[in-house]
Amino acid sequence: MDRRVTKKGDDGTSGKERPTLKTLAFMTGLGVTTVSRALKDAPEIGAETRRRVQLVAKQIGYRPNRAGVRLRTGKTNVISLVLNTEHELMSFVSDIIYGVTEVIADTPYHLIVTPYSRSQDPLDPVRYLVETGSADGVIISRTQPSDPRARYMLERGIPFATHGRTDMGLVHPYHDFDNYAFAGEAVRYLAGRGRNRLALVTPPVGLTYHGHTVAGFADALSEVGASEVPFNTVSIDQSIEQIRMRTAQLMRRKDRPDGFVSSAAAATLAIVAGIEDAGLKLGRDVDVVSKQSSELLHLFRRELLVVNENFRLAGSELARAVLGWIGGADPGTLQSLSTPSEVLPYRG
Amino acid sequence: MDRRVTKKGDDGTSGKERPTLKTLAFMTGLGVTTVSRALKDAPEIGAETRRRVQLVAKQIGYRPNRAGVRLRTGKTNVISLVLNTEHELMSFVSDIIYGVTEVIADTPYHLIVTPYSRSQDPLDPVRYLVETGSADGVIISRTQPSDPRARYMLERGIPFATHGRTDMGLVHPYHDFDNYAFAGEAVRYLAGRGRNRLALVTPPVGLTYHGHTVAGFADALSEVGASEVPFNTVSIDQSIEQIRMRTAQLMRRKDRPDGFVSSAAAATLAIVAGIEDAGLKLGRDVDVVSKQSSELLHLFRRELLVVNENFRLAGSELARAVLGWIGGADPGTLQSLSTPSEVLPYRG
DNA sequence: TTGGCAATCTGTAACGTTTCAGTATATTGA
DNA sequence: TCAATATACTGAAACGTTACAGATTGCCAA
Repeated sequence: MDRRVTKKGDDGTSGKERPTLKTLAFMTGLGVTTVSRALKDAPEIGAETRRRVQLVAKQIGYRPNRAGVRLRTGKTNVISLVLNTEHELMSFVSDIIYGVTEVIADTPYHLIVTPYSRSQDPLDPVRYLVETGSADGVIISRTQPSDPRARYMLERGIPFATHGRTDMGLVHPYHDFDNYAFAGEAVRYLAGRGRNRLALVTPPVGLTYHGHTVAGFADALSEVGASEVPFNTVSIDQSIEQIRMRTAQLMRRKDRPDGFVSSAAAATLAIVAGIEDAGLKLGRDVDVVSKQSSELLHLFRRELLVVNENFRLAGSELARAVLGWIGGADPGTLQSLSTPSEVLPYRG
Repeated sequence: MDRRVTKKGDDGTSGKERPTLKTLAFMTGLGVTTVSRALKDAPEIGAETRRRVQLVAKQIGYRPNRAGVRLRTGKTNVISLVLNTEHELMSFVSDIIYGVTEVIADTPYHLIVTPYSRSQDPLDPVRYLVETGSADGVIISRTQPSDPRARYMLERGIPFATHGRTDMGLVHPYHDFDNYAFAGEAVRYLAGRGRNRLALVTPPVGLTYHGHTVAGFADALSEVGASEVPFNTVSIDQSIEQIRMRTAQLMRRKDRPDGFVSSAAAATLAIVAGIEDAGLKLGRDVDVVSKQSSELLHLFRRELLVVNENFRLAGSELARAVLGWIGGADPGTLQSLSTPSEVLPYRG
C-alpha cells in the first residue's frame, strides 16, 4: 500500500554513481542475470548479446564491485604477503613486493601486507587470514623445515607459496634460492684463491635455508680439502654491532679464518668492519664471498666477492605460484629454484 | 507452498562455519538488528543485553564479515600505500610499510600496496582507487609542489596523506622530513670543518623536497659565505654508475668541490666511489654529509658524516594522519615535520 | 482508565553479485 | 502435428551487514 520514497527500481542511470550490473541491465534492456553471465562468457548467452553487453560495459567503464563478488562467492581477489617486521636489516622486502605487484598488475588481485612482530607466534597472522577468509592466497617467508604455517594452510586447503622450501614430506608451491649451491660455489672459489680456513656466516638457525647453506658449505669443504673455522655465535639476523664485535674477536685469534662465506649483505658490512677492526686487510689477509640483493657491496669494498640473489624475481615467482594454485594447477608443478650466479669479483 | 530444501532459517550453529550476526542472534535469542547494535554500543540497547551479546561474541570469536560491511556501508577498512616500483634504489619502502602496519595493527584496517611504474601517469593508481572505492584512505609519496593526485583526492573528498609537502595553497595531512634544515645543517657543519666549495646531490627534480633542499643549501651557503660548485647533472634517482661517473669527472677538475651534501645513502655510495676513482681521499680532500635511513654509511666509510632520516616514523605518522582524517579530524591538524638529527661524525 | 512516552527490541529492505530453478521461443524428430 | 529438446533469457534468493520504520512493554500523568 504505502510506497517508500526510495523505491527499488531505480536504474542507476542517473548521476555519477558507479555503474553496476543493474545499470548495464537497464541500458541493454536485459536482465541482470544475463548481463552477469554475458560478462563472464557463459556459453548459454547468444554471441551477439555477449558482444553487445561487453561493449557497453567497456564504454561506461563497468568494474565489478569487489564487495558484492566477495560476499556472494567468498572470492576476495586478494593475495597476502606475510612479513616479519623486525628481522631482515637490509630489507629485500621492497623487491619482493615489487616482484609480486608486477605479476598481479594485470589481474584483479590486490596485495595486502600482513605483518607480525617478533613477539608473536608466526602462525598468528596466517590463522587470522584463514579464519577471516581475508585472502585467496598467501605468501610466507622465513620458512622452516617443519613449518606449522604450511601445515596449517595445507589442512585448510588455502593456496599459498613459501619463500624457501620445507622438509615435511608435504608438497606445496615454493620459490627458493639454491643456497646449497651458493655455499658450495663460494667455498670452491675461495679454495681456488688459496683460502683453506673458512668461516660461515649462517642464515638464522631454524630456517630451512640455514640447513641448506650449512650442508653446501660442509660438502664443498671436504670436496676441496679445506677446513671450517667455527663461527656459530653469529648469524645474519643479529645486529650489526654484535656481528662486528664477534668478527673482530675471531680475527684476533691466531687460528683465524682466511675466508668468509656470508649469507647476507648487511652482515657482510659488519664482517668487513670487524675484520678491519682487527687490523687486517680484505683481499690480502682474508677474502669474503657474500650474497647481495643489490649492487652495493662492490661499492663498499672492491675486494668483496659477490653472488647476486634476485628478490624481485622471487616475488614474481611466488606470486605466479600462488595464482597458479588458485587457478587450479597442481601445486607440485609450482615450485622453482633459482640458481646462483657465478662468484663475481670486482670488475672495472 | 513448496518449501525449498535449503531454507532461509538455518541458524548457522551447525558445523564449523564462521559465526555471523545470525549465529549470535540465535544463540542469544535476540534479533540480528539488536545484536548488530549491541556490538557497536548503540544507546538504545539495554546495558545487560549489550554485555551479554558482547560476551557471547567474544567467546565464539565473532568477527564481522568485511564484505558484508563493505557492501552495506561502503567502508572498506583498507588503507592503500601507492608506490612507484622503479625509483628509490636503496629502498626505504619496507620501513614505511612497517611504520604503517605498526599503527594499523590494532585497528580493523588492512594495508594494500598499489604500485605504478615509470611509464604510467602517477595519477592512474589514485584514480583507480577512488573510482573503484577500493580504500578509505590513501598514502602517496614522491609529492610534488603542485600535485595532481592531492588535488584530485581533495576534490573527491577521499582522505589521504602525502609523504612530503605540497605547495598549492590547499591544506591536507602530510608528513615530511625537514630537508631545508638538513641541507642547512650540512652546509654549516662542512663550513665548520673549513670546507667552502660545496656541491649538492639533489633529490629528483620536480619533487617538493628538491626545492626545500636546494633552498636550505643556498641559504646556508650565503650565511656561512661558502660557494656552490654546480652539480646539476646529478640527482639521487639516477643510476649508481651515472652518479659515480659524473662525480669522478667533477672531481678531476681543478675547481672541484671540497664538500658534498647528499640527499640519499645510495647516491652517497656512488659519490664516494667517484671521489676515489679520481684518486682523492674522503676526509682529507673532501667531506661528505649524507642522509641515511639505516646505519650503514658509517660502516661503508668511517669518514662519512651522516644525518638520519627515520622512514619507519614517517610510515607511522602518515598512517596516523590518514586514520585521523578518516576519523573526522581536521586535516590541518594532521601535519608533521620531522627535524633532522645533528650531523653525526664517526664515533668509536 | 486512558493516552503518552521512553526504553528496548524486531522485521524488512538494501548494498552488488552469482546461482538456482524456471520460462519463453525456436528447432528438431517422428 | 505434436512432443521433445535446445537456445536464450529471467526473477528470486542468498551471501552478512546496517538503516529505517515499526512494534511491544512498562510506567506515569491526567
